[in-house]
This record gives sequence, C-alpha cells and structure tokens, in this order.
Amino acid sequence: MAAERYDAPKREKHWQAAWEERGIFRASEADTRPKYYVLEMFPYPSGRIHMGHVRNYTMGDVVARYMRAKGHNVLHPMGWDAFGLPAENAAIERGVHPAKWTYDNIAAMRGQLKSMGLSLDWTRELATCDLDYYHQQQRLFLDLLKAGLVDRKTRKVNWDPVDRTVLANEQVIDGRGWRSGALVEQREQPEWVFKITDYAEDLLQALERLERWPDKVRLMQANWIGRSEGLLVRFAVAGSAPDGHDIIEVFTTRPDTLFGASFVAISPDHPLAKTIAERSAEARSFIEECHHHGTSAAALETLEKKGLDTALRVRHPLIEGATLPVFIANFILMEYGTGAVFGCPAHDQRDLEFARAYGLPVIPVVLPPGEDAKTFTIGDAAYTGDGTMINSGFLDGLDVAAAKEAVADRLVKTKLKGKAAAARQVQYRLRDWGISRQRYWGCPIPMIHCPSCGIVPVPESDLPVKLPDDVSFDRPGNPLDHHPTWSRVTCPQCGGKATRETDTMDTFVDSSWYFARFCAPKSTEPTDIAATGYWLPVDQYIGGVEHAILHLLYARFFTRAMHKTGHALIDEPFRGLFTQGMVTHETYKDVHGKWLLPEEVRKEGGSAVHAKTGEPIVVGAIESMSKSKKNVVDPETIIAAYGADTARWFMLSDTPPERDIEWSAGGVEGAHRFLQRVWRLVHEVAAKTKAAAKPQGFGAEAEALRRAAHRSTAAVTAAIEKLRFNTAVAQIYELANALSLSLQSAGPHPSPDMAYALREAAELLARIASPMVPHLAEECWAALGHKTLLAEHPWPTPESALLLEETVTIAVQVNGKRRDELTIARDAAKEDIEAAALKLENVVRAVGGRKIKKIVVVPQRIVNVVA
RNA sequence: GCCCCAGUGGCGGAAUUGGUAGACGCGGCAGACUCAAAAUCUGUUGUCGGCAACGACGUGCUGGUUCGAGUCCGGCCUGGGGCACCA
Repeated sequence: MAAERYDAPKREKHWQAAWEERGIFRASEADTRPKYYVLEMFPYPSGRIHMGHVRNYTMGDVVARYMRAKGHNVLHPMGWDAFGLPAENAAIERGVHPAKWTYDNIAAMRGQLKSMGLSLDWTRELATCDLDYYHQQQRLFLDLLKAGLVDRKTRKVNWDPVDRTVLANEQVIDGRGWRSGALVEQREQPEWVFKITDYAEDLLQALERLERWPDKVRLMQANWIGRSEGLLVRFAVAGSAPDGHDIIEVFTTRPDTLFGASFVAISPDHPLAKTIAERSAEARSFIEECHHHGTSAAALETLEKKGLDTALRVRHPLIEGATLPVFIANFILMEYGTGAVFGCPAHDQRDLEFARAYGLPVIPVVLPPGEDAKTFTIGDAAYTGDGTMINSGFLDGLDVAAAKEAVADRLVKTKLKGKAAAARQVQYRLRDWGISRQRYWGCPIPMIHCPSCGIVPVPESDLPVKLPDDVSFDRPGNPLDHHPTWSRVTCPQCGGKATRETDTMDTFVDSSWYFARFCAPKSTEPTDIAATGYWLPVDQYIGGVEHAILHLLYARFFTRAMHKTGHALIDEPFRGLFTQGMVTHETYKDVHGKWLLPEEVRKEGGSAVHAKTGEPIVVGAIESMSKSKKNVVDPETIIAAYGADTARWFMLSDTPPERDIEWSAGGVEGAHRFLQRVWRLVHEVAAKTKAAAKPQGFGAEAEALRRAAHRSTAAVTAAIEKLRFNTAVAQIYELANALSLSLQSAGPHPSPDMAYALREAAELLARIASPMVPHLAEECWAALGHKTLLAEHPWPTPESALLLEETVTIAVQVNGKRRDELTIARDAAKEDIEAAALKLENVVRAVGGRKIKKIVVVPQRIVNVVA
C-alpha cells in the first residue's frame, strides 16, 4: 500500500540513479534517428547555482526530454565557462589559486545540477579552463591568424582602472566596466583584434534568415552592426596643404545637403589634426583638452560643441570658387567613418549648435512641405525631414532621395587630383573585436615578441602555451607580466631571446565555439568535422537576453571564421534561439534600512515582520534576484525541502517563459501541492483499477474522460513545440481536474469501461507531464505497474477520433452582441444553423420584430444576426 | 534624441491570430471532514443592477475599418528594453 505522501527528495535520487545506470541520456553520432541538439548557455562556475540557472536548465530539459520521446537522437550537454575575473579576485582576496577555486566550484555546481534531474550527457562535460580546451582554442587562434582574421592594432581602447584590463565596446555600459562598474578611461594601446567587421554585411544579412530567433534579438543585432549607406566625398585643400593632407575625406549620409555646407570638421584624433598640432601650440592644447572629457552619456549630454579653426580651407566640390573653413571639433569621432565631416547646420542639430557658436552661415537647402522658400528660416532646431531642394543649384526642385542620387552621380564622375571626387560607401557602427585582456585566468594568446623578427606565432608543435601554476596576486596588474620566467622564450624563427605575449583572450572567445566542441569533446582537433557536421547547428539554444548582442554576435562571427578555416561546415551556429526572462523576487528592508533575505521575513496577513524580532519590514519593489539586494532564494534549499520537480514545475507555471517570473513562497507551496495531488490521484487510480484490454464501447462519462485526456495530450504537445510551457502546465491542470472528477463519480468500484478510461488518463497524465516533472512521472508510471522507465518511452499520440467533438457550441449574436448560444452537430449545414439560431428565445427577443437584414454564419464558430 | 516591445479581474496570465473575453493557477469568500488545527475535498469569485430569468458596462485613453475588434489602422498616455555626439 502506498504511503500517504510522496517523499520527493528521496525518490528523486532513486530515479536519477536509474537513469544514470541505463545511460539513456548519452548521445551518439551512430544513430539513425533524426538528430536534435538542445543547448542552454553554459554557466560561469561561481560556486552555487541560482534560480536563473534553474529556470534556464529546466526549459532546456523539457525540450530535450520531449524531443527524445518524439524519437530524436538528442544531444544535451553541459560544461563550464570557467575562465574569468572572479577566480582571480578570489585568489587576491582569499589566497586560493584560481584553478582550485574554479574546479572546486565546478564540483559543487555539478552536484547541484545533478540534483535537478536534468537529462544531460555528462560524458561530454568540459570546462573552458581545461588545458585541452584552451590548447585547441590556441590552435583556432593560429588558424584565424593565417586566414587573415586576426590583426594587431593600436587604437583607443577602453581601460578599466579597477580590473586593470581592456574592455571591448560591448563590455562598456554607460561608460562603466560591465563587471567592475568603474568609470572607463580612454587609452591608446596595442591589442589583438578579431576582424569581425569583415563579416559585418553577412552578419546583418543573415539575420533575416534566422526565423526561429526572437525579432527583438535580431533587431538589437542589426542596430548594433549599424549599417548606413552614404557617400565618401573628397575635399581638396585650397592653397598649400600640410604634407600628405591635400585631400580631406568625409563620409556623409546626406550628400543632398552639400549646398548647405558651411564648414568641415575633423576629429582631434585625425592624422591631419596631429600634423597641425606639431606646429601649433594652440592646436596641441585644444586636442589635449578634448581628450580630457569622459565618454559617459552624462558627460556628453552637457558637453558644449567646441572647435578650433585650423586656418585651412577646402574647396566646395559643387560650387566653383567657394571654400569652407576646416575646424578641429570635439564632437567628431575618429572611430566612425573617416573621422571628418562636412557640416550642414540647417539640417543637422549638432552642426547647427556648432555653427551658432562660431558664427557660421546657416543655409536651408531642404524646404519642408507647406513652407514658402522666401520666408523659411531655421531657428533652434535643424530640419531633418524630407522636402524640396532649394538654394542648391542643379538639385533645386528634387526631393531628398533624388538629390542624394544626383549628387552621387555627379561627384562619382567628377575627377579630383586624378581620382573620382566621391564614391558610394557603406559604413558600419560595428568595430573589430578586441580580444586582449591583461589578466592571468584566461587562454594565453600564442604569440611571441622577438626584437629582431617582430611578432611571430608560437609554432603549433609548441602548443599548448600553458598557464603557469606558480603565480602571485600580490601586486595589481597582470600576474603573467610579473612571472619571473614564463614570458622568457627563444624566438621560434631566429632562436634569439624573445618574450611571450602576456595578454590572454577575452572569455567571450571561449564561449564562441564551445557548442562545437561538445560535438566531439575529446577530439585531438579543435573540432571533429564528422561530429560537428552531424550535430550542428544547435537546433534550440536557450539563455538570457543579456547575451542578445555580445555572446550571440561573437559566436555567429566565430562560426564563420571556423567555416573559413575548415573547422566547421556552417555559418550560423544556432537555428533556434529562445531568450528566457529573469527570476525576480520582492525586496525587504528592516527599520534600519538594511536589506533582508526572504527567509528572514514572515508574512502576517497583509504586512510583513521580521521572523525573529517581529519588527515591521518594508516590502520593496519586485526586482531580479541579486545578492546585493538579498532577494535571493537558494535552489538547493528548495530542492532539499520540496524536491527538484517542485522547483521545475514552479518555473514553468503561469508566467510565459520569455517574461520575468516572480518567485514566491506561496507559489512554491502551490506547485508542491499540485504534484502531491497528481501522485495521490494516480495511486488511487492504480488501487481501484487493473490494467485491462480496451473495452468494445464506452459509456458517456468514460468517453468524456477519454476525450479530455486525449485533448490535453494534443494541447500539451502543441504547447511544448512552441515553448509555451505555461499553457502546457495549464492543460495538465485541466486533465488532473477531469481525472479527479471522474474518479470521484466512479465510486470505489469503477465499471470496466470507466476503469480503462481512468487508467488511460492517469498514464497520459504521467506521460505528458514527464518532460517537466520527470521524477514524479516515473513514480506514477511505476505505480501504474510499469517495469520500464518512462524516460525511454515514446511520446503519446492522441487518438484523432477523440479530438473532434460531434457537437459544437456556437455563440449567437444579434447586431454583434452575444445573446445566446447554440449546441448543434459539428457538420450542420449553414441553413440549419441559421434556422436554429433564429428560433432561440433570447434571439427573438433581441431582434424585437425588426427586419433581419443579414445573417453571418461562421460554421463551428458564431452566428451574427444583423437586424 | 533615435529604434523597438508591452498595457486584459485583487495577482500571474489564457484567448485556435478578426468570431462566446477572462482557460488554468494564486488569492478571497462560503461549506464538508475534524474536539480543534493542518492536510484534503466541494461550491463560488470581472464590475454594476436584480430574488431570479436577465440586462448594462468591461481588454490603458481616443477616433476609425468591419456583420463582428483584446486582436487591424490613425492619434495620445503609461511602463519596459536597446542604441546613443554614428556624420
């Protein structure tokens, strides 16, 4: 006889051991079933899993288990994004070696993930800090180098003074380091870059074909790449020009406004500006001043437009004899376009502010619709809309688009010092990916600096470049620079004394190809082409939106790079992407304004008090769980108390997976109660019925239960396919409710047809719930007398005859207002539906004897009587 | 400033994509069981009027298209996200 309650924490261990013993989650390429690769973004081994992990991995596991049951050969691996700063911080703060800290954390988190009952192939586990992994990554780096995809550039970099490292643009948020939160400084420094801009156009174009990606993510990436079409215009310097600067190139998206140009401005970092600074103290101090201001949004907001007249003049390309002054201006970025612009104050806000400050002409050249050319003037706001060209010579009368074309056509054909005066050009906002980090705990860049040969790659036979174990963290900066011997090597070309590159790679490189390594994690090559050819692309990738740009763009680039270097056969790594929402919780503060953990708070009626002192508590906003606000709940505690299935069920219930979910104690209780209820229901069915052959016929009640069970099966199937887990959960509730009602009305001794229907419904309940609550499902499956594992059973197919009702209920409206409803044969003819509807008492009353103008009949849906 | 998304009961949300708004869950209320509590079970629960049948109103606001609008179109309000001196 069954116990009163289901002891989930205990039984879950049993089922996990049973799955493990059968090795059913191990994936093999030698399989004839269609492949399916499910991947969740691998975790950083911080030491403990958090609720965000629980949500992410539960969703992935539902997909993995469902696809397996659907007859796919499923790859569902797990690994660790294990390089990165926190390990070094731990070393600094606690004196633990980063490797030990990391591997200890991995061990702890592996145990926690295992307690969730995830259907993972643990034989493929990898950590990016494994020597084998970063060895292969160094080989990839060298292959990318050979393919011309790696460059060394000295450029202005974002320097994080707290973490003492360079950051990629993507890692600077509001002028601050994404990890340290420190104000980022600008520095000129040589660094290694991946030439992601080579693929700017392709990365943009291919977004259109990523149909199973959220539109939001595709849009964010498109904006980040930031394509704009325009014209590269060459301005000739009038009179004598500084050496090599007789032409100033300017990129513009508004060549139509060229007749309204009143100045040219160059960036303080423009080569011409530097040349001028060599002879002008005034220019030197101005440039110096420009470098001083920060780049944060707030700093830019208040920054005045400032410039310095260089005394140089350039010839206007379209107006014979006209010249424009050349300024060095603080608002021109060297990083975008050519680092120089022409200013048309009437139609660009920045140019207008600048022109007003320096008394430059403001010439309107685009006339807004409805304005009179004689009276139209520009006030405080530049006009950026469409209109008719004026004051523009041969452009007059054209609209903006036509004028752009006309200017381009003419200048492309005009010769200027032997070359075309202009060229059509496309510019991108995207910059090359700087991967150099001045840190210890990362993949060493396999390069050597030789005083006589320059920079030479480490020969592949000398790989891996292994991180030294004996490092100290007692000084700020890069421990690799401080190591007494590590960086001293002989040059592989000349054999002379040389030094190693001490920069390590951005950890986003590590996560740009791990999905490929999972296909053959033990391969002696970076990737095994047979295995990646089989498994890739990832069919369903699941992770947080916070990676919508950084990680996902890098991985898309890197896959192209691997394709080019023969390490992959595809360009797009992730066919389907799903970005799940965050886990949130109420925040609590005590009377002293100190944050409190949820477990320190007790709810009493409508108010909250301190669990120990009874002092009142201020309940704050619902925010995403974070240690700093203490609104965190530890998954381990929940799993120990309620079992993994409760945590999983909660994560999937109620809230759509892409939205933020609010974790609450009440919600957990509710989830747990429901799982107990399912357990009781199934055990009651098992006790009251025996497995038997399908009866010849079914009574009305048994038939109704069967319909409910098969309908729920179909609905859950459709919901999981669309990753709408919350509606799948609701369907399972409905089936449980139907089963519960039938069980009661069937009494202690159900008739044979009802017994069959009850058992069938209980089995279907267990089967359709199994991807979400796999342990409980196994328990129920066993209770119903099965000796096999449900995890190895195929997904149920509902009987189609049970999905269609013979009669349907359709609403009847009069003049668009619902007045009654009508139950009629599913395939009833239109005329019959019409006739039946008109006989309804409520309809007759609502019509009130008026003349019927029209009757709209949508079979199986609605009737609308228009009177 | 530019681009995008979302507003539905007390709450999370559902609605076959133009066809009965509020499925399912949480919470509330009433009841059964119990000495009592917990657990469990049953009923009820958008608002207003009515004993009821029923009626009116109702998907942020506003106007429109349609036999019919939560869903489509225009304008506005609020909240959220992304980018941001990008030429």
